[in-house]
Amino acid sequence: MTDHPDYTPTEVEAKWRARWHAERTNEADLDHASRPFYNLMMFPYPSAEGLHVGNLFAFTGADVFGRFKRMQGWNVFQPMGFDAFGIHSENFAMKVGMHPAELIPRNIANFTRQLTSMGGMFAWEHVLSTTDVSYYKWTQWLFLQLFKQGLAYKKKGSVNWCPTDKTVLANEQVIGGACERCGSMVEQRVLEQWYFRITDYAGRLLANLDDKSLMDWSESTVLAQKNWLGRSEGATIRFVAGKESIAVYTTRPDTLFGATFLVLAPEHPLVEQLTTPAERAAAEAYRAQAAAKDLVSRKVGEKEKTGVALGSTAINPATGAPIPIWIADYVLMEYGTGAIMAVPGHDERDFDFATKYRLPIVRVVAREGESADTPLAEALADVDAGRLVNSGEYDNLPALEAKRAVTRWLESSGHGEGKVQFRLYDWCISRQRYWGPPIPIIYCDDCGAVPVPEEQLPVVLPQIDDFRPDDSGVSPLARHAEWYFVPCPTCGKPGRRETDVSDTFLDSAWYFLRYPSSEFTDRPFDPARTARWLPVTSYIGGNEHAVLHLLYSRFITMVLHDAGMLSFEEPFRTFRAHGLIVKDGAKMSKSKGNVINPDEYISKWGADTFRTYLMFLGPFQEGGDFRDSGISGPRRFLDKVWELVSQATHPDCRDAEIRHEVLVKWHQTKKRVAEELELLHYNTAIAALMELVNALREQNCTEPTVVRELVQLLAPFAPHFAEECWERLAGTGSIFDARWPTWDPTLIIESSVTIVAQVNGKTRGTVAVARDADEATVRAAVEQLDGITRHLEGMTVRKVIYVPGRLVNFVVG
RNA sequence: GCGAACGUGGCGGAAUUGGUAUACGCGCGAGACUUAGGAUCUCGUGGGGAAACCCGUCCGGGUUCGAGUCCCGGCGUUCGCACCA
Repeated sequence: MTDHPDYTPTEVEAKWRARWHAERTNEADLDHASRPFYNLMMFPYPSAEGLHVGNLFAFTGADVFGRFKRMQGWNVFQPMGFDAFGIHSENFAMKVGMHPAELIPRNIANFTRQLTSMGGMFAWEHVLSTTDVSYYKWTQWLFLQLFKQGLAYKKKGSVNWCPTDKTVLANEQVIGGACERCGSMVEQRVLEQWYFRITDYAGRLLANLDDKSLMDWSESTVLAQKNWLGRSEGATIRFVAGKESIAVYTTRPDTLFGATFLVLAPEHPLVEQLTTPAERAAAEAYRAQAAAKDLVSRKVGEKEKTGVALGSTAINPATGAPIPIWIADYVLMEYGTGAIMAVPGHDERDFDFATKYRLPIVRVVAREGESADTPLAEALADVDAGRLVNSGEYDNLPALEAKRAVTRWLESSGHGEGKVQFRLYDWCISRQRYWGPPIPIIYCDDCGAVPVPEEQLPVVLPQIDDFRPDDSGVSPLARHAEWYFVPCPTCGKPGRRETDVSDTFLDSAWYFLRYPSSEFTDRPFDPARTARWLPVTSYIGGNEHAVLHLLYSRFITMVLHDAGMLSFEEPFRTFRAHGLIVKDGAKMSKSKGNVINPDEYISKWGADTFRTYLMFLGPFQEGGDFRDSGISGPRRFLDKVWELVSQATHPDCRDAEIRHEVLVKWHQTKKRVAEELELLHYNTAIAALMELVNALREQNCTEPTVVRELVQLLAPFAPHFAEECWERLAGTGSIFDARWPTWDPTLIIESSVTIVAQVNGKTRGTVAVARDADEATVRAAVEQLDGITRHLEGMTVRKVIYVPGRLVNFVVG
């Protein structure tokens, strides 16, 4: 670290943090702002480890943007909060033998300290935690709104169950079929769970993604959402099997003539009726085996397919032929109808299955040069591949056309109909856990599932010392008799509370609505506040939430819009995904021991240096590589600026005239930094500032006007530092209330330009000419160059390419 | 397997519409000031060559006066999704 500039970050940063707090610099006037700008970043889960660099990188990037927008004259509202419910907290609490209700406030206090020390422009008076009763009361209210609209319903669903820990596991906690914590094999359990009908909104959720007037999002995020929604077009086809009718969904109705067997998911409701007595035992055994598998390995494609025949047959409506019915766990109950028509000739999975169990494989599509009889060595699955064969009247039609033709026939003959299918499934919000908002439902023997009346909210999560889940599969809340047994709100007879809590994703699906209205206790979000501040102007966050969090937030917003409570249906006007930080080329992880503790860096280098380094180490939207050795660069840079500021406050600092080169660089930098900040190109914005500083030092320029504006451009990155410099340079008020410097477009143009001289495209020299020199002048200057004359000697110039202001290229032969 | 992004010095990374490749920073080398320096300042820093020049943006082709950038074919890395019919 440097000795001679007396810049001591600790003092400067403490001073300005105190000043901001005292003068309420970071608060926005939520009721009167004329140019509201809602700058949102993804609120963190307050872990016991504290903020990691990844958080800090993301928050700094978003903070830089918010500060920049404020300096441009926007009224920026930049809130922060904590996503503190969930399995993660609960597991950690169990591990350290504490109660989450005790642990979380500690963690939040630590996070708050860290977020303050990084110098974020947070509107702390609107801080929220999803675990506060004043917050989750409204999460429960939200559930009731969905319930009222018929968008919340109960059905049986499978969960991963660890028999040792006696708890439900998320899919990510199951590693290779075993519990990530104790290693015992995970089982599947079927429980009644609450679901939200997000699938009703699939079409809108998809369509809006392409509507630029509603949402301007990172391309990668839009794509991830589209893939998740997974729209496909095909047909539902009904196969008759004795008294039963089996519906299947297919994207390839054109291959109907090639359907040589049907496959149902093992848990399909018709399995029982379709099993012949001879096959009963085998079918039962197979179902039991499939049911015992954990959800993860059931779904992760195992190469070897298995299944059993049920003994009965169905009629292929196109050929009239009877085809056997099988069950196999490669068919999933959750997708489509839970049953497929198997076309082994044109589907890879069906091909594998048919090969293994010696089922007939029929070719119904032929490519150029193939005939109806050409044997298939593998499935030919490409729709665009060719024309139909072995398909009666559809022979010779291109497959794509046949798809429409067969669908029309299905509809006219009553065997099926065209169908748009989404991959998206309904959102299961039940968690058989303790640490979450209780789902506000009361069960009554007479009235069924009764919603808790809104005026009785909140359903407070009771303090239970032993919050560990037990073997019963019901939440520990059921053991708290006083809480559990309540009268039915409808009839008054004894009832029981729902003991599941809701998914953490529900907490975070509406937090952005709460922030501006966080002080209202009688409403989740105030209409006037909401009208002024929403939808969110800018949202910056990680792509790990590209799908679930962002999709759920959009869904909830749409539901509230449809209920007439919000005027908009898309919550985030712009969304930008930031990149990931790695350390010395490798992902950071506890096991590798390369996790960075930001506190150490902040106390050693100062928050401003650390922020500047984080923003400089790579493109914000791509992330970058954290290296200890790199931090000294930004620190030296701040020291140099500090020195310039010291010089610019001396009585004789004024330059009689600012040199032209400096003038141009100065105005170019103002323009460039503003443009780069707008695009979140922070690393290049900082590089531009470094260039300006280098130029000022080379030219011995200490002109206060220039230095003051330099400090302004730097302010979003190094806020405490900039405030201090601003004060020393006699700026009034906070630097963040001073307007962003403007540039003079006539001054960003240099008076002379460098022309590249080429022969056959190879650079042979350069020459500086006046910017407005005409072609003849430029050519004459270029022809004087040694490198050019040497290469033109004895050659015939066939052509001269002249690009004004750039180059002259002689094409010779 | 499918989808997407990317591949540039010793390292992190820059390069408007195709127009001086390597900005900015780290590191490294030499020098200055110093009792000292892991501080600071100055100069240098892609490879080869005395020079003229030649070679250089993962590899191989192509388009063009000119390609890091565009097209085709490989190889590699990373990130999503993953038996979705």
